[in-house]
Amino acid sequence: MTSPGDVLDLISRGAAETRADLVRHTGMARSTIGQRVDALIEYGLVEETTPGGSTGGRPPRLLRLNTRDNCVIGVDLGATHCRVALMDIGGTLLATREDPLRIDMGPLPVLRHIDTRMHELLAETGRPLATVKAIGIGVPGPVEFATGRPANPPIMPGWHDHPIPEFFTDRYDVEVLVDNDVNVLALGERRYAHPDARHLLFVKVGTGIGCGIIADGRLHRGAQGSAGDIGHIRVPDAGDAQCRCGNTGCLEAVAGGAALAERLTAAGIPAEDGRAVVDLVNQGDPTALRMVRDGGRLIGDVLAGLVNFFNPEAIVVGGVMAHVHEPLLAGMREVIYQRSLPLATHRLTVVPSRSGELGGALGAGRLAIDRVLSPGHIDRALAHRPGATPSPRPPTAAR
Amino acid sequence: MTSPGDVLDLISRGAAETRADLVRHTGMARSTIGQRVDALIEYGLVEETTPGGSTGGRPPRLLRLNTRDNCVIGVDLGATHCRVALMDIGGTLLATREDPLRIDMGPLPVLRHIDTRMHELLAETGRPLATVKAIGIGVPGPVEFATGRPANPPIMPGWHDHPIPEFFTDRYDVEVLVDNDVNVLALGERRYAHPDARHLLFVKVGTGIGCGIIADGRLHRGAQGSAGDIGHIRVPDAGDAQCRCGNTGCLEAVAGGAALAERLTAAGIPAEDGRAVVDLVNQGDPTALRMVRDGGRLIGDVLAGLVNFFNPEAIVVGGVMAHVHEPLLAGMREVIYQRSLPLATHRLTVVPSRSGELGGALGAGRLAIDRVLSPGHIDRALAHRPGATPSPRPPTAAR
DNA sequence: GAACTTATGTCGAAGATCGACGGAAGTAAC
DNA sequence: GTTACTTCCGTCGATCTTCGACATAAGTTC
Repeated sequence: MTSPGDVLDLISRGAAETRADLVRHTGMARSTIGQRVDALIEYGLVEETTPGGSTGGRPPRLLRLNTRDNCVIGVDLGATHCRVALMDIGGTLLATREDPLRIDMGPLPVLRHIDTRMHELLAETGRPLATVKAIGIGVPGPVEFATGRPANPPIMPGWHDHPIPEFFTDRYDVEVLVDNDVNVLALGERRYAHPDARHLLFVKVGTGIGCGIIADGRLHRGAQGSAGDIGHIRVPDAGDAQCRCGNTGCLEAVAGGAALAERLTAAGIPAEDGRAVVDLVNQGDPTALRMVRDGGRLIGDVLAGLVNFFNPEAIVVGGVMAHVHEPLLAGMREVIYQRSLPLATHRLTVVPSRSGELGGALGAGRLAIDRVLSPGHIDRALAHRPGATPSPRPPTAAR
Repeated sequence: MTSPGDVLDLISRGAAETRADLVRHTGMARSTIGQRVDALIEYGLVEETTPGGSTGGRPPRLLRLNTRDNCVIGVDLGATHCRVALMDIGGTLLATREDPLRIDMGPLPVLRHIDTRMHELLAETGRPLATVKAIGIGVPGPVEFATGRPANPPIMPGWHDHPIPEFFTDRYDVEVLVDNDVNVLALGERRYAHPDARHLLFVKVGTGIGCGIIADGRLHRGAQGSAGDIGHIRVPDAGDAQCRCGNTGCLEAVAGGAALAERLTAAGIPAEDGRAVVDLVNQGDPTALRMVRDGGRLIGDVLAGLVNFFNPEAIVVGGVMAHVHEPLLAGMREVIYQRSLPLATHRLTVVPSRSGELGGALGAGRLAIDRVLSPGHIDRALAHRPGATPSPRPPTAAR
């Protein structure tokens, strides 16, 4: 009923620190728990620390994830930057490095860059390569998650159908997970800031606008993996603004960072991109401020509909434009709470992302950690480990 | 690794008809499969039929669900009608009955009516009461699914927080599941018409407009159980039509059956409600036809956004207005395929519901069947059945 | 330091699962 | 019609898993 993986899950979530805790949570026999814990320790994912404080009896032997011998790499690939983070499987950031890097150089130079950085970070922190159990990568475009291949990504020329995982699995004994950057952000935000949220939307407002969807605690990728593409939803008050997608009135065309910069420039205040708009707001420019707030209202209009449809308990806003989250979220909240149904907004929270610049890399690392710690993964690893069942069936094979 | 419930699942889905099939599908030992099947037969959910045709060797003993001794009740409650259906656990409709019934009479008269009809249907088909294993009920309002209590339903006065399941569980040994009518329709449609669809939207266009969401094969109910309420999403071209919810520009206020009837009446063609509009279209009235098509476009506008967001593989349209699905779906498709992203519409199908008038009751019955056949349910039932573990622990209890 | 509390390891018994064996029940060929 | 072959299924002992009871460890409280 309860597998070794579930035991690990309780330990990793901090729900159980001792064998006795595990017994209480799982209802399994002490002996069974002891055996499972031994297996996990032998396998190297769990370790014992110093005895804990007594509560009137023998002090328990505290258990925790073996963060010394198990780490992951999280990679955040953007159009023009690459951040690589080394994390242990407890989710602690050990070292990170960001470089400008044009993703349109194509797969091989970019992947080699990641490989180099990974080795540097390992060397810095004195961790052997073999401690890297998985690599998570967030990319700015649609990906077929199961195979880790980008699917006609508009801003990643040369990457279509490139088998990203193979680059690493051919060289090292690791698992590699590739996903859309917004999905990765949603995953990270949920883990680090909203661990109890079962239904969450992560809205990234950068040059474009995208959305990561967590439904019932798991990422919703949709039938073709294109779910969350809210940037091209038509907005009621958008007028006929032309969008790069060919349609008019898209959310992205009126409320994305690039659109705001254009409009600001047209209004006589030169702004190159979303970041420039952010800077202007921070400098107190009233026109930029109003524009960001209006953009928030437009995004809020779309989100109000999605709140009715999806009924999330939290909306988290990230991306470059969230650096000025006061006006942005004010505009969004204003429309959402007015337009959505009371039942749906009753316990809804609309908050800025807490993960900052590191969000993408941390989320990608979390994707990798989740894989390493997933019950199914552990059960398989433990079942196939040498010595488990010393192959008592040569007779079958012989005949 | 594979539980008795999984064995039942394979049988109920038609994926395995013989013990040998089960061995091939599960990879388990013949002896284990035999033991599990015996347990399921003894428990009464599975039975053996006549030997099947030989394929060159001993003919297999065919297995199937024991539909004779296991049935469920599906109930479709509307504002002014009540349909009760008796189905076996294979999903076959055995008998059904519809009556006009005002749901605003309050819980007790309505539930007593259902109880009476249930007994009549059982008598008609000669099935004992004890063969009813579960009851599924779809109601026209929001429900807290876990407890089966309506949550401030607007058109069900007196039902708020009423514990519907208790009415039946106090009298009989059954499980009772209560859900929103649109959710129930979505569930039924998926099972009967789109068994392979993992992500599906069921759009009900009646007096109002609602949507049942199937995400990754399971119903998405959202944080407060209000997911799918798309009737009050703002539509770009809706103008300032006043909606009963207090806002303006809601989809329901411009494209629902009631709204179409009003507008048709205002145009000089009297129509009392959505059904009257349908009748007019069927009589060839060009104004009504145009209005339905325009309504389809408006709904399509909202759905185009949801397709981008959710990326379903199928949209199924039901409800009264779907009786004239040619113009309705034409309008919807026109906008969806124009506005949504190519990747998301590539394999998207937009089709009318196939379940007709019986859809609600069949879906509610399916909800009940799914519970009866759910792996977890079976595993528990088999573990607790008398004789499984003949209580080998009097010593513990004695001390 | 005796009594009590809490935590953990050990061990035999019961249960679950497996592979091997053999019998059952057809078809195909002579 | 009898022999060979194929497929299906039940039985049985061996093995692995899980459990509960017992024993032990290591603290606190008085």
